Amino acid sequence: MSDGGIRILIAEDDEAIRTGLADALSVEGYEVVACEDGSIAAKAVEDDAKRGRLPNLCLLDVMMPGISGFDLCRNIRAGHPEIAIILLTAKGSELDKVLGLELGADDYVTKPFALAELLARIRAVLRRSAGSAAPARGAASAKPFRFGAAEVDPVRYSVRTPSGAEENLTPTLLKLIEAFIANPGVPLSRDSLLNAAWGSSYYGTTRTLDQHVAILRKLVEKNPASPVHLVTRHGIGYEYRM
Amino acid sequence: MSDGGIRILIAEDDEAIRTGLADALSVEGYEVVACEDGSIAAKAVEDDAKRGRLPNLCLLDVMMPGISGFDLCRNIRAGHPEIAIILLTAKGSELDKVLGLELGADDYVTKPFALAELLARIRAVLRRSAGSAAPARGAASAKPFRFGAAEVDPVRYSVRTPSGAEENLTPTLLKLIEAFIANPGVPLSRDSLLNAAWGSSYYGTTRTLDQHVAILRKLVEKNPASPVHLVTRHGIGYEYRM
DNA sequence: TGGGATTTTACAATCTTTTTACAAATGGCT
DNA sequence: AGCCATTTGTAAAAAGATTGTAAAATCCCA
Repeated sequence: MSDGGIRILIAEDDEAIRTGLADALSVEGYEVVACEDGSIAAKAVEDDAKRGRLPNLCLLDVMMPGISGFDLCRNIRAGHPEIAIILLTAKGSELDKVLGLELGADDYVTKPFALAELLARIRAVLRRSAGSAAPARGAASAKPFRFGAAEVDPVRYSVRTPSGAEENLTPTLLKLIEAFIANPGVPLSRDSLLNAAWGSSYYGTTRTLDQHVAILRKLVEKNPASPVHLVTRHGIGYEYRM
Repeated sequence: MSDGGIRILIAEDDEAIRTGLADALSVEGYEVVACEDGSIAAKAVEDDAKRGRLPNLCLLDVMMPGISGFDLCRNIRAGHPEIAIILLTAKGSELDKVLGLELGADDYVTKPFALAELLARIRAVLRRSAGSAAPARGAASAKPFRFGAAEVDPVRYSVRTPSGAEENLTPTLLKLIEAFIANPGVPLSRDSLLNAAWGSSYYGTTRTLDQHVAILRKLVEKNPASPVHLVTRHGIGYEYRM
């Protein structure tokens, strides 16, 4: 289960380039893991895998002492085909290999590169997984479901309220709904709800959640003033009851 | 069709690319025939024809000594219209020719390309040609259709606006319209709209899309300032409503 | 080189999310 | 029961992020 953020792993032995990239990508809002050689990167990927927080994309320098970017690319592809890969390569024979062998990298950039170009390619590679003209919310199987006294359509980001009105859902509200629907009949702590809907690196206050629950109640309760489905468990958290 | 397997013919003179492609496609489970120039490829197709095992799809490099991919494409289309064709081309004038001439290729990919993208396009092309014998070619649904408060004529690349004026559509706008019309009532993410209208290897920013939506609104909304048909879903994307 | 199409830029406008502030409710305690 | 500290409800303000769009810059073909 990933956070909201996009995670990028860098494997690059040249420190100047590595830290430069890391800084630039952080500024762009990506979560960055920078590794100074291939084996460290390989290890980082495996560690991340165990914690279920795989990088979304890896930037691999082709020329590195020890495990090369080529090998790393193959390894990562073999074990985690869902991770996107961009190779950083010098012009010349190195580039030929990239083009010829096509190791399964999604793209490559030849050094020296302009930062703007790399950023553009990163965006493009990350975008490809979105598929063409598919609903914003993947999973065509995401069928509408009942939530409290309302009907939620996750593909359309909409809810039919008990009064029959059709209202739009914001992304945050939908995530919150999904957190509740996954655990009916169980009181959920504010922390775990924040974690589920906002991600583990959320630093806001807990009142944010209360506010959103209030909004949700207005949408899915017949009588929001005395909630039946989104119940307060004083001192514990909130509980969803079908 | 023939056996169970899908048969792909490659015509590409660069050995590195040819064998790389052949390997990659084999791994994907396709049956591959790799040819190093146009005349060998032409011969291979004819031999296959005699044995009743035509390729389902041909990947043709445009720049080849001897018979070019252009000629090959025309020949194959003439003799075996059921074979799908994807052209491999460099950017620039080569690409212009592909777009301009009525070669009848099902798709094209500009070199250098990412393997992932080519595979995606292969799947898409095969899906289309397998789907129905209906000619999914160029002018698929050539009939004018209603879009928002306007009437779009895809053949003439024109739109009759709500005010009754006849305006020209650019290719980009038309593709965007088609992406919307395929998913009414569902919010589409900026990413998937970019993929649909600009292609998956587009490196521009997402604001380009916003700009085009604004242009579209001026064409198809009665009151572009408060759109009814091309609706913004804040934080999600855009949604087309009939 | 000219003219349209496309893309980027920059700033304003809009919408969502978060925080704040205070009222109300709860539950432990005597 | 009554008191009090704590927790929760919620309107409204503030902060933050996203989107609208005109205008400038760039691209691209004829």
